[in-house]
This record gives sequence, structure tokens and C-alpha cells, in this order.
Amino acid sequence: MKETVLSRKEKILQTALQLFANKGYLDTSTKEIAAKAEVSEALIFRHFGNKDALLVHIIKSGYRKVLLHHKGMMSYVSAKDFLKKMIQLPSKLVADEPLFWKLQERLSHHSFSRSQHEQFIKPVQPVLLRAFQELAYPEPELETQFLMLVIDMLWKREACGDIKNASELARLVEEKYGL
Amino acid sequence: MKETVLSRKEKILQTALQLFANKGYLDTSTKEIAAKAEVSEALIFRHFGNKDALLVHIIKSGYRKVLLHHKGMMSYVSAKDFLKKMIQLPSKLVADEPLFWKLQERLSHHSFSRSQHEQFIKPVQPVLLRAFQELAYPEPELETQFLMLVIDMLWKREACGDIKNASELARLVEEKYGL
Amino acid sequence: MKETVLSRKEKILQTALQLFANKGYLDTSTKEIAAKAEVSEALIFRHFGNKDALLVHIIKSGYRKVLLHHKGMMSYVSAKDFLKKMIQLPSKLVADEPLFWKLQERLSHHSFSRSQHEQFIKPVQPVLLRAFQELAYPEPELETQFLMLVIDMLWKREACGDIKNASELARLVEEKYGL
Amino acid sequence: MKETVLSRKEKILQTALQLFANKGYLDTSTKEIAAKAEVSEALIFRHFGNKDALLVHIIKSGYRKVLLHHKGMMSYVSAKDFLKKMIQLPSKLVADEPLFWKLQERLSHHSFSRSQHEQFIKPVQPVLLRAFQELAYPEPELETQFLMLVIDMLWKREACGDIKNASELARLVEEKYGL
DNA sequence: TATGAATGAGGTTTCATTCAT
DNA sequence: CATGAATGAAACCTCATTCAT
Repeated sequence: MKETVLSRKEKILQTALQLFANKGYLDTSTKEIAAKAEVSEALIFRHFGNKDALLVHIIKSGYRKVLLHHKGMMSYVSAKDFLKKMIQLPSKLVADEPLFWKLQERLSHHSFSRSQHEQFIKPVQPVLLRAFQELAYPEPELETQFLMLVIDMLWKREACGDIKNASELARLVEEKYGL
Repeated sequence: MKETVLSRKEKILQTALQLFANKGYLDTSTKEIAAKAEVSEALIFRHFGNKDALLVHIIKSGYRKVLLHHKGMMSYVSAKDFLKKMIQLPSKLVADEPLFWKLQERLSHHSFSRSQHEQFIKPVQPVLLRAFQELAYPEPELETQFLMLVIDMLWKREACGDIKNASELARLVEEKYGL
Repeated sequence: MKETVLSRKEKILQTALQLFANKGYLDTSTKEIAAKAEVSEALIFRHFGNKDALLVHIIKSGYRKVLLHHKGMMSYVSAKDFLKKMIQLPSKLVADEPLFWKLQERLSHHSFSRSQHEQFIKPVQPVLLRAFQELAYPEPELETQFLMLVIDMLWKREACGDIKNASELARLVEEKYGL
Repeated sequence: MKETVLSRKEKILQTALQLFANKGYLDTSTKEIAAKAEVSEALIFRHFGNKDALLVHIIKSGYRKVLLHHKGMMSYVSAKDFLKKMIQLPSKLVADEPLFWKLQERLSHHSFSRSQHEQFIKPVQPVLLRAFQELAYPEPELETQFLMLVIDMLWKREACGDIKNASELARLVEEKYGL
């Protein structure tokens, strides 16, 4: 494991992510973040303005990193290939940034978090629709809606640690779509 | 609609449920509950001891009511019939007690709430397993796990108001199981 | 001197008035008020909402009291009589409520305080104008403006304790107007 | 208007004067001064030690400049001439250094500011007394006291922008003294 | 049963100031 | 001379909870 010396700012970000993800945003005080990051409480406010802005920063930079890592996500070789990729996406996301997705799962009622996630996931919808159309599913819109719900459910449950056998589940879903 | 005169205690319970469901437990102060219920803040503590006990009371009595309404839920006529009932369960639950399920959805990280829900839903698992076995699914355990996740996802999304076409979705799922 | 038992709320008001008047609003912390009033800091906020509302309460109730005590202020028997009353007003006001006027003097840049004072003093203007007109002063408007400035100066300086010989000064001013 | 390139130190002084005068000393943070002066906050402390010393510097150099500009103020040609000069002094002061006098007006409770102003204005008193004596006023001390209060009131009100017709007012006062 | 009065603990945030570079 | 990074202290305020009546 790489032992990097983090700048104080990065240490705050990392610590806050960890605490927000594990205890929730409201249940984590700035004092606690400061203590765990071995930093003065005032520094949090110097760097991020206020507690909510700190959260927003974490969310934004989280999605930025995710987008970089999963640029090719949308590449469409074939319908079946795309479906497969989408079904396997949750496991990959959570494996890459487990704390970030755990936080996202907790923030399902935070308006900024929701809107960022929608922005991230919305582009998938039309491609999924096209895939189901190509595969001649009788109700492609409904199929799309359902699969998106399933995908959403999968990363949320994986992020929480509720799922032990993610790959098996993914395989089952793939089989249901004849992949 | 029935216009009942509520006792103060019931008024508190109803108001708290509404606020907890819509704004979240931590974001709702006892002061706010008291104001909206037109009751003194102290009365909340006289009746329920503390804020967390109030929440626990709401959860307990919620599941009690749900169990009464859905006693027959577990009756097993045939495998297909049972699957159908389970798939349609989310819509029925949410239609019956929308605020309660909205609250439950928000409480996915509250330990008491989680354990109560598990207690409520766990009996379904073996029956579902038996159904999939009878229907000769090759991996009945995995199928059970997946369907339970789907059912869970459905009531959560319906409770949040994220799903407009619940019955269509249910029908789609039924078709996927050949029902 | 009457030794009344004050309610906690009244004690807060009295203490805050004293501290605001002597040290200034910004230089007085709610903690300090609470300590001197032998009351918890939280009680200040329970009773008045926030620090500024406490100040506003003090100002409002101060002017209410002043208006009660000086109802007859505006009665107009004769021009000379009215001028005399106005010239003697500052001493009377400050003698009645020394702390309140000391506070007002400090608040000359607080918008609410200013507007309240204007409301209190504005009715004097037209009557003063009429008096100067009756006395055939060649520039009654200008005379009114000047006398109002002088009156304002007098209560401010008296409230601060800057004037030792208020009655002599008043007499001098009276003589200047031939009273 | 001269467009000088200000040194950083002068820029801080000018900016601080402006903010202190318009918003008050306590309501102006060093952060705000630094931002508006386009300078690091630390530089303020390097140059002036602390916030109060910055204020003191502004006051001192303000009075120094005022004294230079109004050296001849005390020259005594005749009693009437001196009274006239004193009555017109407020307008001249404020016209010369509007921000400085606005600041002074706000600082009437700051001990250093008060003492500096007293040092500035005290020499006027004996001369004024002599003038009233020469003009055979029956109570020259009282007249002196009153006129000094009026002069003080005039520059304060003008500095605040409360007086629109300063010259008319000055003329009225002159007439009252038969000038 | 019901409440108004009261509070201790803790929350977020701002501020003037220091220090290494 | 100039700054960016950092902080301790203290500010205002909210909250769940207690208690006498």
C-alpha cells in the first residue's frame, strides 16, 4: 500500500469522506473531522468555507474521478456487450471507490448529491434503450427503466456491504438477459 | 376520509411520522414536532421518554399495523401464486402506509429499524426458496436473494415517489418469472 | 429604592440594556449577559430568538415606555411654551431612562434604532415649525432644523455623561429664543 | 483627480479607513480589509502589529494631516472673525477629509480617538472664551461650552451625510451671533 | 395529563493573529 | 517585503432533555 504524505487539505477531504460515509453527514461533527485529521477545526473552514461546501467538494471531485476512470463506459460495441458492461458496472464502481459510493448511498436525499448522480447516470439511459430495441424486446422503455433500477440497487447494496456474492448476482442477471 | 379526533399522544405520533418521513429523523427537532402537533415539547418526553424512543415506538407500531394488514401474505397456495403476491407486495405496502414506508426507506442505516424490517421480511425467504425449488430454477438460493433485493428496491423507490408506473413494472417482473 | 424580584426574562432585559449601553452591542457577548444575569445562555435565545431580536425588544419596549411617560409632550399651549418644553425635553428623557438613552446614543448607526427614533421625534417637527412661524421667525424651517439638531445633541451628550450643567445650558438656549 | 500608485502600506491604510468609516471598526474584519486592498492578511500585521494599532495609526495620521491643513485655524484677527471661522470649520473639515471625520464620528466611544480629538479641539476653547468676553457676552464660559457643542454636532452630522444644507445652517448660526 | 421555564452540552462558524518560507 | 498555511479562542445559536407546578 502506498504511503503518501497528504497535504492537510487532502487529509481533511479523506477523513471527512471516511466519516461521512461511515456515520453519515449529520452525525459527523467538524470537530470530529478535525480531530481525526489531526488538524485544527478552523482549517476546515479556511479551506472549504463551511461544512456543506466540504461535502459538495467531496461529491464533485468524487464524480470527477469516477468519470475519468470510467470514460469508456459508454462505448457501444454491441447490444449484448453493452448490457453486460452495465450489469458489471456496480461492482467495478464500488471496488474502485468504496467509500465514495457508500457516501453516495447515504446521500440519496441530499439534493446536490442526487443531481450529480443523475448527471452521471443519465447518459446511460438512451444507450440502454437502443440496446433493448436492437435486441427486439417488446417493451424497451420499461426494460430500460427496470434495468436501471436494478443497477442502482446493486451499487447501493454493494457499497453498504450488504452483498457478499456480487459476481454471482451479476452472472444471474446476465443470464436473465441471455448474455 | 375519516375525521377522527386524535388524542394528544396519537397526534404526536402522526406528526412525528410525517416529519421524520419527509425531512429525516436528525433534521426534525422535537420543537418542530411539538409545534406542528400543537402540543408542548415536554409532552413528547412525558409520553415517550426521549426522541429515539419516539422513533422506536413509531417503527414498532408501524410494523404491527403492517403485519395485521398483511397476515395472509405468507399463505402459500402455489409457487407461481406466491411469487406473484411477493412481486405485488411493494405496491400494496406503500399504498397502505405511504409515510411509514417513506420513513423506513430513510432509516436504512438505523439499527433498530433495520432489525425490525429483517424480522418482518425474513419469513419470506424460505418460502420464496421453496417456490423457486418447486419451479425447478437451477439456482434457487441465488434467485431468492435477487428477488428479495428487487422487492426491497421496489418498495423503497415507490415510497420515495420515484416510480410512477408501479403496476407496469410489477407486470414486467411477473413476466420475467413466467407468471 | 424598590427591590423588586425580577422574572428571569426581565433580568435578562435589564442586564442586556446595561451592558449594551455601557460597552456597546457588539462588544457584549450573550455569554456575558447570561453570566451577569445569572441565567443560562440558552435562556436568552429561548426568550428572544437571537441577539439582535433581544436588542430590538429592548429598543421597542424602551420607546413604548418613553411614549407613555411623555404623552403630553406634544400638547401645544403657546409657541413659547412649546419651545421651552422641547428645550427641556432632553434632560427629562435622560433623567427618566438614563441607560436607555445611553444605548440609543450608541446605536446611531443601527438601522432599526434610527427608524424607531425618527418615528418618535418626527411629530415634533411640524409643531416646532408652527411655533417659529407664530413667533414670526424669518426662516422657520431652518430654525426648526437647527433646534431639532440641538435637542438631539443635548440628549446624546447628556446620556453619555458629557454634560454636567444641563440645566444651565437649557437656560442659555431658552434665553437665545427669548423664553 | 490625482491617480497615484499607492504603496501596499498606503493601500491598506486607505482601504481600512474606508471600511472602518462606512461599516464600523468592529464590523470590519482584517480579512475584508486585506481582500479589498488586494493584499495578504498577514501584511496588515507585519505593517501595523495588530488591528487596533492599525486604527490608531489611521487616527494619528488623520489628525496630523488635519492639523497641517488647518494650521491658521487659531489665528485671531478679531472676535467676530474668529467666531465666524469656528462656525464654518465643520464644513471645511468634512469637505477636506470626509472619510476621516465619518470614522471619527463612529469612534466617539473609542478612548484613543476621543483623547486625540480633545487634544485637537481643546486649544479652541480659551480663544473662544476670549472672543465671547471681548464681545461682552454675560456668560462667556457657558456660551463657549454651547458653541463648542454646536460645532461638534455640526461636523458629526455633516460627516454622516445627515445635513444637506450645511452652508445655510452655518449662516443661521452666524446670524444668531450677530456675525 | 400537560406545560412553561430552564439548562448543559455541543454545533458551526468567524476572528485576529502567528509562523515558516 | 510579502504571503499561504495554520490555529486558539470565542462568538452565536440549537438541541434534547429535566423539573416544578
